[in-house]
Amino acid sequence: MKKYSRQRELILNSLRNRTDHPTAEILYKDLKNDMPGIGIATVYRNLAELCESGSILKIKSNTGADRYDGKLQPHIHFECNECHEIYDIEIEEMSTRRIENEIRRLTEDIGAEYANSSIYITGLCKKCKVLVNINY
Amino acid sequence: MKKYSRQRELILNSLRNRTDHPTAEILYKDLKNDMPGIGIATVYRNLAELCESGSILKIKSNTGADRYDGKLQPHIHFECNECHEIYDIEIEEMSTRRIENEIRRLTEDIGAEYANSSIYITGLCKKCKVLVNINY
DNA sequence: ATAATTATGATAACAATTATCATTATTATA
DNA sequence: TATAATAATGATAATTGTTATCATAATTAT
Repeated sequence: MKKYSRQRELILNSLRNRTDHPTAEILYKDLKNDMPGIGIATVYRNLAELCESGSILKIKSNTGADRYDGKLQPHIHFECNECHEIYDIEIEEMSTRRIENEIRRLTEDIGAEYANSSIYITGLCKKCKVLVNINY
Repeated sequence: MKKYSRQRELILNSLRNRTDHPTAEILYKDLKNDMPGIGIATVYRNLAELCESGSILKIKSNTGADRYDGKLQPHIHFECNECHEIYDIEIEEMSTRRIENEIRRLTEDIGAEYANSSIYITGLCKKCKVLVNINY
């Protein structure tokens, strides 16, 4: 049976209160401010659990460690190929529904049961676009 | 200057001739049949290069090692949460264009330059759906 | 044919994550 | 409320996937 833990609650709240997409390591270092004794294994363990229960999202970045996202409203992730920052792209209710429906339909077409989907975009972010133009 | 290599050619052709999404390790073991002396580092190196040049795709699975895909026609990946197999979902020319346009538009909305995008779906595949129903 | 350069293969090094296990915190029960 | 049962923690070892190093081999240029 699953038991409450102060650590898990802290991890979830912390992730909900930030708008970036920290790695386990980054989150861990920040959490130490509130709970100095917390261990990195506990962070990984709870992040995995929170993902399973659907309370948070895991983002598989193209570079380095996995990132985590406490925002559940449907949105799209954009990773900059230059600075590797991940940005949120908001989508309007209408687009969301339209895309989701399309994706659900396609999933059912292969006889599978839909659980989740994500759209991942890569390219050059606004900032890096400018920098690249200066350097060349 | 980039030089030809038998190994790179083999890796690319091999990936083009299969319809699954092997990890570097799986591919490496299979390649040993054709070229027993090939090294795992060579496989990783060339997979990275082929990705950069846009000749193949890298798939960041939710579990385990990255997977590679030699198919360049636009399609969607579906990962089963049970057996973790990755299936291709074909999309019609029309849907492709519609979704791509939407995604490009959203990317430009945040001032970024679009390079690539992928749609990743998770759920229960046809086979595992049946098995789960038997067991419970 | 020889020189210059890039790619290879073996393996060491590394980064991210998971497993282990004794201790602690939480929940159930007497 | 005390005690038992069980799940979670934190330290750290172990593992996994991948990249770096470097001497040697293959490819291309002269």
